[in-house]
Amino acid sequence: MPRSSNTPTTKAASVTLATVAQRAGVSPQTVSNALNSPELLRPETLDRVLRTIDELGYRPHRAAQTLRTRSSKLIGYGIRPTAPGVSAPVMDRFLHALSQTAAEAGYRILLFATPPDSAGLDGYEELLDLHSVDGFVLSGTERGDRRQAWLEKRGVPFVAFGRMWSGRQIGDWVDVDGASGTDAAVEHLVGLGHRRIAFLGWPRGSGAGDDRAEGWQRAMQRHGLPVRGRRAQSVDDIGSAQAAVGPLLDAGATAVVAASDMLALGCYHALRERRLLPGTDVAVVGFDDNPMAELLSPGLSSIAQPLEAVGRECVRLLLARMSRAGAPPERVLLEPALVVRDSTSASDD
Amino acid sequence: MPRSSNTPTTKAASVTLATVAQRAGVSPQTVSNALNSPELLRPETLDRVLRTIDELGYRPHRAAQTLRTRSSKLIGYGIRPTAPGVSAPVMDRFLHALSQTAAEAGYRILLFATPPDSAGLDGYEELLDLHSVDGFVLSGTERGDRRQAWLEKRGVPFVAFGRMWSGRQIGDWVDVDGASGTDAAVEHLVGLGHRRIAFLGWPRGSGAGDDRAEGWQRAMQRHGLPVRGRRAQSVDDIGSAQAAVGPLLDAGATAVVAASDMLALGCYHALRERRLLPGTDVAVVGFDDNPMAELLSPGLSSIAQPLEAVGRECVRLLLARMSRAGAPPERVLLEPALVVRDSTSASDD
DNA sequence: TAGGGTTCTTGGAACGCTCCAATGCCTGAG
DNA sequence: CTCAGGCATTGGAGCGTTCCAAGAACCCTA
Repeated sequence: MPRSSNTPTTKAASVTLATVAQRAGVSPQTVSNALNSPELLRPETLDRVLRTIDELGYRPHRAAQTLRTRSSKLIGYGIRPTAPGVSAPVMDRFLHALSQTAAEAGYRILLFATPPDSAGLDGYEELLDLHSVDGFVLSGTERGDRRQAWLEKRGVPFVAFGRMWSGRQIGDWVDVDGASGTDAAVEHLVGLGHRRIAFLGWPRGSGAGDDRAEGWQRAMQRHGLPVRGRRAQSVDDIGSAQAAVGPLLDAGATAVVAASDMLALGCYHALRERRLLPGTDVAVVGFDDNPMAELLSPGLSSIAQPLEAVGRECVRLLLARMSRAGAPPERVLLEPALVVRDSTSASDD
Repeated sequence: MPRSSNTPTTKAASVTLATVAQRAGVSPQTVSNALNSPELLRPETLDRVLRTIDELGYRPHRAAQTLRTRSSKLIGYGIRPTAPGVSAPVMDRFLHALSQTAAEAGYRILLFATPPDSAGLDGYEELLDLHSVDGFVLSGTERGDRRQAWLEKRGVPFVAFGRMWSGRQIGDWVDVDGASGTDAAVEHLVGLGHRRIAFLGWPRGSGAGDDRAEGWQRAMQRHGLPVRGRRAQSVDDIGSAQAAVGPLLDAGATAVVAASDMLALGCYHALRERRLLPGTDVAVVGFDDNPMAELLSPGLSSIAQPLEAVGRECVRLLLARMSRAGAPPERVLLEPALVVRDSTSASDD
């Protein structure tokens, strides 16, 4: 008994191309064409086939398509074990944007966990020839990261979230302009009347960290402000940060730009230790706009990364790369945005 | 020219079952058996085949397997748009555990974004017959969630992170015993000498919230402590929490158990407003152990959910469900752990 | 040595789709 | 009226795997 039409119901057992073809009175190939190359069909036929597809609730079987076309419409994304303290919420927003944008283009994100101890490339290889993923999105790129070279050698499309900080530039990437963020922070502080603006960064050698330091430095120099003696460094840990920022405060800094919210929080603690109030006595700016930033008191001004945009751009570049393989690499640098809160109120410098 | 053996090199173009079979001098079917039903082969043959597989670096093609077996070894996981402020880091740790455990069993996680506005079921349906996912992991379950019933009706294996708070219990789930957590918090506070212990919860009606309230209440009653006038409620927002907890503090509470870290933070603010110190003057306990908890000063005692364990259990239950379809549902309730920090130091009640 | 039961191995088909080449149909020119 | 030529559609094969049933080799017993 034919199912009642016009209801794109759940398919009973399995509606295949052949089912549709039979019902529409055409050959299976024609149904395939209706979906993949509609311009080949006479409008009349096309319409009839599409209507039948709709009636039967037909959906092409991805595994069969993959087997035939050698393309899975899957994008691999390796999640690394969360380094505690590092921006976990970051990944969440990013992943969502990634997944959503990919879905709009008919792609899905296939997750794979990089075991904590592995060199990391096995996982990629496995995903590649097991699941025939069409490409990868990399994140958490580091200095001396071997993944880009490895993927390029194999001719696998990929996009990295995070530029390459050393060596030859390989492949497409999307990144956030950290220097521009800290530059804007200095600009903001100068506008509030600050002149003795310190920078609390990570130890030199981390790409992102040096980038953020550079933005502070150039903005300072642009305003003719001295940078000597106004800079300290600490690992991304609250205790160390608290200790490291001390000398800067004691040397009379009225504002601190930090390379991360964690470091900024170290400043808060160092200030409390000295019976000073963040925002009132000394301005503080963080980086990453961790959700906690707005919960602190006073709320921490911070530089927010446009994670949704990064996710979208990653997918866009990846799709572009997949469609025209040999094209010159494309690189996108996105602007972060300074979110002003109470930790940078008017200066009483 | 035969490739140099004993090096599980990357496969040249595509090594298939047939390649291996020819090289090992057996039929394709025998190679398949070597992998799927090794007990059928004579040890000698098995060994030879396996060695050949190794030499050639052969990997079965998942799409072909999926097409034939109708099982993709894929587990679907729908990520919802992150409600800001809500436990984003939660998802990160959970996802990682999920992905890792699944990988160990030869499964992978296929992400799909639930568009913010959708009813939510289309995505599941699509994943189901497009990618032939073998099952789903649900999270962010809500009162009146229709997903469980929908999936069960279709006979699709699934596991939910979060029990069903209303209606008929459907399917397997893994959840964290919130009541046990708040109970333990009260126990801890009583041990420190507190007697006037208040509870700051969410508005009634949310399953998890009521559960957490109940743990506080039963522990109070067990110790013969009054609960009347010691309870307030607020939406999960820092300002509202601050306002809501005021009367409790003014009524002389010496400790507050909050249903979330956000609410606990509201307490911090309310205390500062009254020139009281959290931890010293009034003890505060949060829930979820958000990374920010240990960054606050004083560090916020909080109840940590065992997210890694939840992830592992979800996979375990799902695999079990897939293997023996009709079995009675299995439900796992995991114990959270109270993490003690400076916000609950010795009482000076 | 023949028979019967194991144990191991094989050939053929099928999963649902898309590629390729070839067919039928129609129109317009010779 | 016939035939070239373009367009719409079709048939057949094959992607790599596993299922099914049947075949070959083997060992033991009569």
